[in-house]
Amino acid sequence: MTRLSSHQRRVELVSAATRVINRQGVHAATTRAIVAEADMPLASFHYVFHSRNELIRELIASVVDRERQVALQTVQPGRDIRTTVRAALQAYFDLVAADPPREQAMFELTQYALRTEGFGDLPPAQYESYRRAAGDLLRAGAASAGISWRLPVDEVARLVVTFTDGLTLGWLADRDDAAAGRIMDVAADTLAALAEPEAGRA
Amino acid sequence: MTRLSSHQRRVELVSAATRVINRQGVHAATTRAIVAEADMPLASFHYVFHSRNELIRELIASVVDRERQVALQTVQPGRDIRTTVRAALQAYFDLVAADPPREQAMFELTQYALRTEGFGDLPPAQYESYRRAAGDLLRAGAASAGISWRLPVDEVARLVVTFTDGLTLGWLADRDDAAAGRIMDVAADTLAALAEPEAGRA
DNA sequence: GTCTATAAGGAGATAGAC
DNA sequence: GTCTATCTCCTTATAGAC
Repeated sequence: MTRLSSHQRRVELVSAATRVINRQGVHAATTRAIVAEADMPLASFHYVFHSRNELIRELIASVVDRERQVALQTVQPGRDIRTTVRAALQAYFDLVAADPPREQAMFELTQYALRTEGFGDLPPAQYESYRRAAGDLLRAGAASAGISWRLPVDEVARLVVTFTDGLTLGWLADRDDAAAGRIMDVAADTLAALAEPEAGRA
Repeated sequence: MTRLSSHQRRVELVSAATRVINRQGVHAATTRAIVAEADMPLASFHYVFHSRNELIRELIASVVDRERQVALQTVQPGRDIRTTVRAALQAYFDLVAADPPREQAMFELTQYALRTEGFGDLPPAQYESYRRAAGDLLRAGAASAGISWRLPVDEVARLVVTFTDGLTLGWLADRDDAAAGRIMDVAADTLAALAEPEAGRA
């Protein structure tokens, strides 16, 4: 590796670590595995990161950001809210099914943070970020379907994340696509029942 | 340690490992930490277990069994189904809140199994067990409230597990009791909406 | 700035004395 | 049957040559 800026090395190591974690889990992401993935000597790691945990911390932030961006464009305009919600859930689920270890890694990172001294601020931020993404979708869906939510959007967003988390965990455990579909049906019904025709309160 | 049967040693080691995992997580349950907790010499471990993973495998089975038994007696007879369901969810939640690391460990064990060669059979069995416990509660609740479920009980049970998993993960991340309560309210409404007054199909 | 070589410690597993 | 002592490997982190 010739002449990379410190910042660029950090980015590449985080990216390499993310690939390792997605494939093999958090515990497999040793400094050695990370530098091998990045094709760097081991010492480069500690040249730009103070410790392994410093990288993991940066990684969680970057990965959560990407997770939010991914959850975009699933709202198709002009349909009724039940159909819109069901389609968005399916779009999310398809992402999970396309790369199950990656989604599992998101859970592992949360739990790693919960167990790690000094990482206590990360899980709340991670879930706040998920809810924000869900909230954006709910607002877009409401606008496109011409409804408003009978509960505060933040509260509906929390319900969405509850559904998707439970759905994902259950599916990761047994890979039952049909059962996941039925859960999404009920989830869509439940969420649609929280909508009302026009303007009530946003 | 003087004169314990092989079987008894296995039981004690599994029990010690469970305590370590509940307190500090799966990755902290090294053979050394486990034998220290059990107050045994290290060699005793490999005398009764072929490997660390053999113990973890036995541990997951035993822990899931206990989780099912714990979920009992939360059904109070004679109330309407919405109240019954809400109370059962609260009882579950209170267990989680009473010992958060223990509940986190259940997720960690699932994910450890998902990442471990030869452990692929455990997560489906674990979730099947959860659904069976939920199904038992749903049947008892239906009988006591004089309703029947409009969907197959197995399907409603999967929905319950989806709710409790999502609820638990979200709460572990941000410890927001009030928000968890609101999720349980919606979950109870959703489940109650799946009930019908008398005999339809069980 | 970069990397080789190594320190220092923790892991699972086992040999062999009692 | 039980346990001390040890083997071998892998970990994070660093010292110091280039």
